[in-house]
Amino acid sequence: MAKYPLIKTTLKERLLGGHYVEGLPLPSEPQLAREFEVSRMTARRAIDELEREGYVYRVQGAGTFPTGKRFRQGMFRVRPFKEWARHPEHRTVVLRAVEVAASPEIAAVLQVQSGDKVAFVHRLRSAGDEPLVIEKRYINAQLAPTLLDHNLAVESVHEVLVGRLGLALTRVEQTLEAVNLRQEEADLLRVPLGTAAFLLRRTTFGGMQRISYVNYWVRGDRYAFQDSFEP
Amino acid sequence: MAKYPLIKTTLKERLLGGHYVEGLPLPSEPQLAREFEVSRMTARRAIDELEREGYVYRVQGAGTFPTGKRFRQGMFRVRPFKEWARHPEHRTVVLRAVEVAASPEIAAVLQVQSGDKVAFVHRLRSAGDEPLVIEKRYINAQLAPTLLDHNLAVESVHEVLVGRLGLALTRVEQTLEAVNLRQEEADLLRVPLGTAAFLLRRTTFGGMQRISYVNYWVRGDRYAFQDSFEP
DNA sequence: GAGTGGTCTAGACCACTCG
DNA sequence: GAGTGGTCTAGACCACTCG
Repeated sequence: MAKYPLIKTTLKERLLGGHYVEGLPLPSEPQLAREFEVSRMTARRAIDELEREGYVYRVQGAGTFPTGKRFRQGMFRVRPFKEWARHPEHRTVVLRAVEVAASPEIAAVLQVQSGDKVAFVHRLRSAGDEPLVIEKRYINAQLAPTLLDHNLAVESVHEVLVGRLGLALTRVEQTLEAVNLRQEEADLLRVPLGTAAFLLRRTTFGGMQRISYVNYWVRGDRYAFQDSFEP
Repeated sequence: MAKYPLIKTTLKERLLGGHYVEGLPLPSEPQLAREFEVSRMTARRAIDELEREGYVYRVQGAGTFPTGKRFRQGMFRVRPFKEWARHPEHRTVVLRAVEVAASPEIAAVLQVQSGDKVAFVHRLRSAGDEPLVIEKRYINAQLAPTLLDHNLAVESVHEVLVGRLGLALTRVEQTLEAVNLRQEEADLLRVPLGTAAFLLRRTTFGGMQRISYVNYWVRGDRYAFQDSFEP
């Protein structure tokens, strides 16, 4: 078992618990190395990840500081598509739902062997006559062997995984990008080639296992994410 | 001058130039270390960043592989601009900072009278030589009369409003859109017309008063918003 | 079994911050 | 000048892949 994840978890707990004061530095890297009885490089590795996740920032010569709360966590809550599906005017069309062999990229994301069975679901969501969202999803088939027996035009994948297959989803990681639509996506969404869209990539975890990886292309001209918070 | 950025740049050029074949591994870490005459840890550091930026993925025991184009992504984290400003490679250029009369649209957003004085700040943020973010900000000049006396290439507007002018910021409302850049913005960011970008619109409140309204255009090819949560 | 990436050590020198 | 983070070295052992 590696040492740096424990250091990272411990520091994260302290940061979230307010053990470190905003504006004041954390213990220095040599101090943390001594406390956790590791080399400085190993302590640094843990801090590297905390910095990348936005919990701390570093200033050479000055120290490592807690990041202000308002910026710490996801700025944008994305609404679950479960709500989407309930709206009477919203429709989902399943373009494809098959088992495929994992490409090396998908294997890396889901942490399975290249060539392992993966369930692939390709769907298009519309409001009224207007197509709005393309979904391409890959699910570890070993963890969800009967997923494709369900009617995915009506049921949400999340509902099937949790409600029917009894999987526990423990964590979600996602990134949001702004991209120009390529021909294939533009055609499906019936907009011009190159139209700006959101690309939301989401990985869903069950414990240490990666259950599902999904890409959503969301029309930029029809969708905006809203947020409000107290600083 | 550090060594790993050169290794990273060189490998990135090779990857984008197609020197490495999809499906086949790159040279191993010890090989790359020998080629660049560095230790293995330094070669790893360069590869770490390429992996994080989505150019390669690694499989323990097998090797490091070029990522298929579909999954390549720019992974710049969004940071508070205070931290941004402290980074030695990050620069802010003030393109314009003047008092103007509020247009009807700005007057509506800030809830002042059309024609009232509004401070307008137009800035460009860059990392190294690369322009990344355009900012156009409007501040209620009655609430922040001396804002423009400060050096806004160095100080953050937030710091001036709160730290110098003693304003209390009580709420933030924001929306995030995906847009195609128009000529003016594309020129500033040095990308082609129509490139996809995030448009972040933010209104900052002090009690019932609206203090500041800002639009950020953020290059979609270099930025991603990250989030992780427990469902 | 040879080779690969994953982790870790115990040092070292540097640029930078801060009182 | 003391302390900090940034970078780098030359090793080491491990788990894993693959022919």
